[in-house]
Amino acid sequence: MASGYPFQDIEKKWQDQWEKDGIYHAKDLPASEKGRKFFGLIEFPYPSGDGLHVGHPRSYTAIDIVTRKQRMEGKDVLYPIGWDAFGLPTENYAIKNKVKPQDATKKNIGNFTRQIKSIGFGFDWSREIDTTDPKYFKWTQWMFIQFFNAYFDDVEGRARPISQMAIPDVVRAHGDEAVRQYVDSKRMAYKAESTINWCPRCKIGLANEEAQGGVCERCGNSVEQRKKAQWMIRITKYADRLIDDLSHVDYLEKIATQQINWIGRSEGAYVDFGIEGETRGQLADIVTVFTTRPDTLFGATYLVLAPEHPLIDTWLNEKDVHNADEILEYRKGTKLKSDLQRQENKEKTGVELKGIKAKNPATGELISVWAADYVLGGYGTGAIMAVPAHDERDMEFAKAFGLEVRTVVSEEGVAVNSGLLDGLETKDAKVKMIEWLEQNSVGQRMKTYRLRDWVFSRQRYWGEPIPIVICKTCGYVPVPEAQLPLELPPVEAYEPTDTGESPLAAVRSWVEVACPNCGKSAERETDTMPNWAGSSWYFLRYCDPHNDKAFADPEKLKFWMPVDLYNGGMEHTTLHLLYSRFWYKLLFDLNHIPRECGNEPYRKRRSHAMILGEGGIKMSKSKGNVINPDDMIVQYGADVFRMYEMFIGPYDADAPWDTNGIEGVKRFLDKIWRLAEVLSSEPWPEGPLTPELETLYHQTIKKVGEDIDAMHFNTPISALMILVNGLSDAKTLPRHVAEGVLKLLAPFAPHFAEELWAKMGNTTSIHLSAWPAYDPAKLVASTFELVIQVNGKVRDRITVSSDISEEEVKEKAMTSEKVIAQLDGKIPQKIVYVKGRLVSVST
RNA sequence: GGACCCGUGGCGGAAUUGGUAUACGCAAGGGACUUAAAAUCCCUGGCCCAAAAGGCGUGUGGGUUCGAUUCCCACCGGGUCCACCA
Repeated sequence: MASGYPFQDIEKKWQDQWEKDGIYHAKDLPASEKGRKFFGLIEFPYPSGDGLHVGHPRSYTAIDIVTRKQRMEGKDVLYPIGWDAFGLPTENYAIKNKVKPQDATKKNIGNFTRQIKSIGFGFDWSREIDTTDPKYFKWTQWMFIQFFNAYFDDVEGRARPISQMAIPDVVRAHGDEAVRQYVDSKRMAYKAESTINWCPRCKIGLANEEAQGGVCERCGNSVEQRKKAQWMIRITKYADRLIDDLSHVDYLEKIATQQINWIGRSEGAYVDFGIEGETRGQLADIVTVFTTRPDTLFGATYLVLAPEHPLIDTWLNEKDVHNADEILEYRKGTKLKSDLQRQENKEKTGVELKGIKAKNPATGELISVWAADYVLGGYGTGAIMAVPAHDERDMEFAKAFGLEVRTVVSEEGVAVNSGLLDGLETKDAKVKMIEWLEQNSVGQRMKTYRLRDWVFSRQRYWGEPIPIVICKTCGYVPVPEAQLPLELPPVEAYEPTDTGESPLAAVRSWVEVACPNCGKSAERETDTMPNWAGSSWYFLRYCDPHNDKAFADPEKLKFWMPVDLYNGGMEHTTLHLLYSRFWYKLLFDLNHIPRECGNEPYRKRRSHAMILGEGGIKMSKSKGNVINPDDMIVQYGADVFRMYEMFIGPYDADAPWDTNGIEGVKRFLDKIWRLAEVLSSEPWPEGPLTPELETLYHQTIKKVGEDIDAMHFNTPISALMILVNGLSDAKTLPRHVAEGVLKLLAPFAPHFAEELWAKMGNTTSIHLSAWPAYDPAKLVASTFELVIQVNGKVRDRITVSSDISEEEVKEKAMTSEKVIAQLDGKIPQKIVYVKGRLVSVST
C-alpha cells in the first residue's frame, strides 16, 4: 500500500514543468504599474566549495513563501538569484589545489545551482547574475570610476561630479600640480596613505568593518596596524544620512540600532589649546581636542595626545621636549601592542611630554601634556582634554600619575567652579560654553563619528581590478569606459605576498600600459576591490541583468526599485548592508538612479537566525554534526525539508536541528496524501462542512495569510495541521475547500500542492491561482465556551450562543452551581464580562 | 563597562498583545490492527493528592489589576552586538 507521498516521482517533474512554462519569470512593466510589483530579495550566496548549508534554504524558503503568496495575490513578483563569487576562500582553494579561481568558481556555481534547483524555489533563473562575470564587473568598475570622478558638496550635502567643483584661487595660484592634488584630495574614491588593519595570515588589508574587535573577520587572527597607500571611499560624508534615513525604512529594530551604533555619531565641540614651551614661551602650535562635554572645560587639568599624534613629531624634531628618549620608548611599546592586548589590559600607561604646556582657554592655566595609548589616534582629533572628576578613564590616569582632580559639576548636575557656567544645568552649560568658545575663536560646535572611510583596496588576485592607471605625468587616470571591463590577466601564481603587494604586480605585461591621457608609459593599479563591491549593487542589476549599454535601464529601475523585502544575516549589518545603502545613495546623488526609486534601496529588512546542530551547538565539520541538504532531499524530498525548516521554530530565533522533528512534518504531508487518495478513489463526498469546520476553515485562511505577512512561518503550519486534523473527520467536503487547503499549502510545499491540484483536474499551475479569501462573517462560531471565573480562577465553562447578551451571561454565571458553591453566600462586588470569552465574578 | 534581546512541560515551541497557560509537533506510556515488524489508528499526559474536590504552577521576589506568560520595580541566569569612542 502506498502510504506516503512519492516525492521522487513528483518533485523533479514539476521543477522541469515550471521552468518550461516560465511561471516564475518576472515581467518588466511600465513604471506606472509600480503598484503591482513585488521585489523579494535574499542575499545572493557565495558559492563556496562546501556546498549549500541547511541555513541557506531557511531564508530562501521564507522569502519563497512570501513571494509565492504575493504572486497568488496577483503581484508581478521578482525573486532573483545570483552569485557573489569573488573572494578569498575560492582563491585559497585555487592556490591549494593548483586550479584557476575561474574554474573553481564555475564548478562551485554548478554545484550550488543543482542544489538550489532541487529545493524548488520560485527563483527567476533568467535573471541569474555572477559578480565575477566580466559583463557584470564591467559595471562595478564603471561605478568606481563614477565615484573617482565625484566629490562631496558640503553645502548641498550630496556627491556631485568633480568637474563641477570650484577650485579655490589660492590653490590655482600654485599651478597645475597643486590643482591636481587638491582635486585628488576631494574625490569620493581616493588613494591615501593610511593606517590599515593588516591580517598577516590572509595577507590582506581589511576595512574596519572586517576587523571588528581587532581580529580578522575571515580567519580570526588578530590584525596588525600597517601604513599603506590604499584606495578609500568617502563613506564618512554619508554618516548623517545613513543614520537619519533609517527612519524612513522598515528595518528590524536591532538592525537599525546596530548601524547607528557602528556609525557612532557624537555631538560636542572642538576646543583649541595653545601650546607653550617651558623654555621658549608661546609656540605656534595648537592642539585641538574633541569633547562631548564642553561644559567641563573648567575641570580640564591636563591634556592627553595619542602616542602617534603628529604634533609630537614636531616637538621631537624641534627639541621642544626634554625627555625624547622616554617618549620614543613609549611609542615603540604602543606599536607592539595589538588591539587585543590593549583591550585585555586596561591599566593606564603614558608619559608626560616634559617641557610642553597647554593653556586651558577657559581658565588660562598652564596644564601638563601627556602621551597615552588610552587615547586613540583614529578617533576625534586624536587628543583629549582630561577631566578626571567627570570621566572614569581620566580619573584612573590621574590617580596613576598623581594629577589634579577638580570637580566642576555637582551631583545634582549643576555647574560649579566654572565661572560663567556656574548654576547652569549640564544641557544649558554645554550650549553656553560652545557659544563662548565660538565667540572667542577657541573652539566650535562639532559632530564626530566612529565610522571611518571605507578601505577599498585588497592585495589579492580574485577580485575586480581597480580600473585606474597611474601616470607620472597625469596622476591617477581612470581606464576609459570603452576599455571596460578591465579583466584579470592569467597568472602563474596567485599567492599573496608578505610585502603587501598584489599578485597582479608581478604580471608586468599587464601592469605596463600606455597612459590613456598622454600616451606615455604608465602602470596599472594592481590592487583589487573587496568582495563587498559587487554585492553593493547587485539588486540593481537584477532589474535589467542583460543590459550591455548601462548597468540597468532607468525605466526598469523605476518599476522595480526599491526592494520590497530584503532578508539577510545579522553579520552583514555593518558590512554589506551598510555599504550597499551607501553605494546606492552615491549613485542616487550622481543621478544614475531615478528619483522615483527613492533614496533607500531596501524598504524592509529582516533577518534570519541560525540552524544549529542537534543538541544546540553550532554545526561544524570538526564536530561532525553538519546536516547536508542533499541528504535530506534524497530522504524526505524538498517539500518536507522546506516545511520542516519553517516549522523548526520562530524565523528570527536560532533553532537546533531535530531529525525526529522532520519526521513529524513528513507524517503531516503523508496524511494529506492518503486523504487525497481516498477522496479521489470514491465519488467525491460533495456537501457542506459542519459549522465548526466552516469556521475553522475561514479562521485558518486568515491566520495563514497574516502569519506569512508577518514572517511567522511556524504558526501557519500548526494552523494547517489543526485544519487538516479537523477535515480528516469530515463526512462531506466541498471541492472548493479541498482546493483552498492546497492553495494555503502551496507556498510551503509547492510540488506537493501542485501535484494534488493537478490530480483534481486543474490544468494551470496552482502557483498562478488566486490566494483564497476568507469570509469575515464566518470567522465567529455560532456558539462559544463561556469561561466563568470567581476571584480570578476558572470555576466553570458552559457553551452559550455567540449572540448572548451581557445580562444573560451574568445571569448564567450567578446560577452556575459551581459559582454558587464558591461564593458560599458572599455577594459579588464586581462582575466583568469579556465579550465572547469569559465572565469574571469577584467578591 | 554600555546597548539590545531572552528565561513557559522530557524537547522544539503556542497563547487573539491584559482574558481558559502548555495549541501544534517531537519524544514517552498504554491499547487496536499484524504470526511479527514497519506503517497507520485510538487513548493518556505540568506538579501535589489513591481518585474526586481542592491546592500549586510561565527563572526568583514584590507591585498594579476583577484578572498578569503579557505591564511596572528589584534580583538571578543565558544570549547577541559594541567597547579605553573622549
